[in-house]
Amino acid sequence: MPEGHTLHRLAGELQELVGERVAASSPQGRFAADAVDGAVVAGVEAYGKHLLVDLVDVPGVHVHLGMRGKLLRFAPVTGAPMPQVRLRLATPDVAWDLIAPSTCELLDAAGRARLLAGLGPDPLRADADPAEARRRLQGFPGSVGAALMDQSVLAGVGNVFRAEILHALRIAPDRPASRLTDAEVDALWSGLAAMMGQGVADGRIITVDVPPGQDRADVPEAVARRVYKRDACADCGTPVVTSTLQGRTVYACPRCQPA
DNA sequence: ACTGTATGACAAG
DNA sequence: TTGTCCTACAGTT
Repeated sequence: MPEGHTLHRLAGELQELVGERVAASSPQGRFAADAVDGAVVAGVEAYGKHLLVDLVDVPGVHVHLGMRGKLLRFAPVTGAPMPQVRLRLATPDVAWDLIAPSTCELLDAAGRARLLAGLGPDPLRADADPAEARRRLQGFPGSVGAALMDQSVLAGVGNVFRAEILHALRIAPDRPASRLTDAEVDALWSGLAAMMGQGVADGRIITVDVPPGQDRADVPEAVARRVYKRDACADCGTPVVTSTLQGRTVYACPRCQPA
């Protein structure tokens, strides 16, 4: 489920490679792993949906999972990677296999700067500027639903978080972003920071209330969200309305989020 | 064993 | 707006 929370969680897990010399290989052959094979990992960071593995003395690796990408961890290392693995980064103790990413490329300092320049503030990053987020949201020339999906407005929000945060704040997706009140914009930022942060902690997106004592890991996927991919709104039971915006399905409750 | 669909983003037309 | 990447899984046959 690669929205921003997935990448930030992975970045946290990949800290185990920092300071380690890693063997790099590309069984699938579509990444020039020789260029980074044997390098020492200097740091791993997530910016929005992008993952940056910085290496000592050589360009870093830029990964974007796209819609289908996955990073799988094997510890101990049980054997050779599957043939479709784009990139394996491995130490003697652990292997990380990248499957089906939309991007896996070398990225030097200039490329990194160019990438980050195209991203809006990331609610999951401590160094993000909420005031900049407000400016970019209210300056967006379209609906708030479109704004939230634009990574140059906010980085890391995807289709699930869009649906759930707008529902949580009772904002209809087709409201013009320029007409959001200051209070709504601030609530979007802080609400996303909280919701996405919970996503990092859970390793998936759960927006329904979970009774104390119940393990969040036990919440079935089909009822983990309030409107996303639901037939009926989890809050009021009203049938969820779907529409299509720029090729993506938008979910909203017409009662909780009136136009 | 198939078919349809998906959390993303880009290029082409 | 559509096609593409070309995996994984849920649902259907």
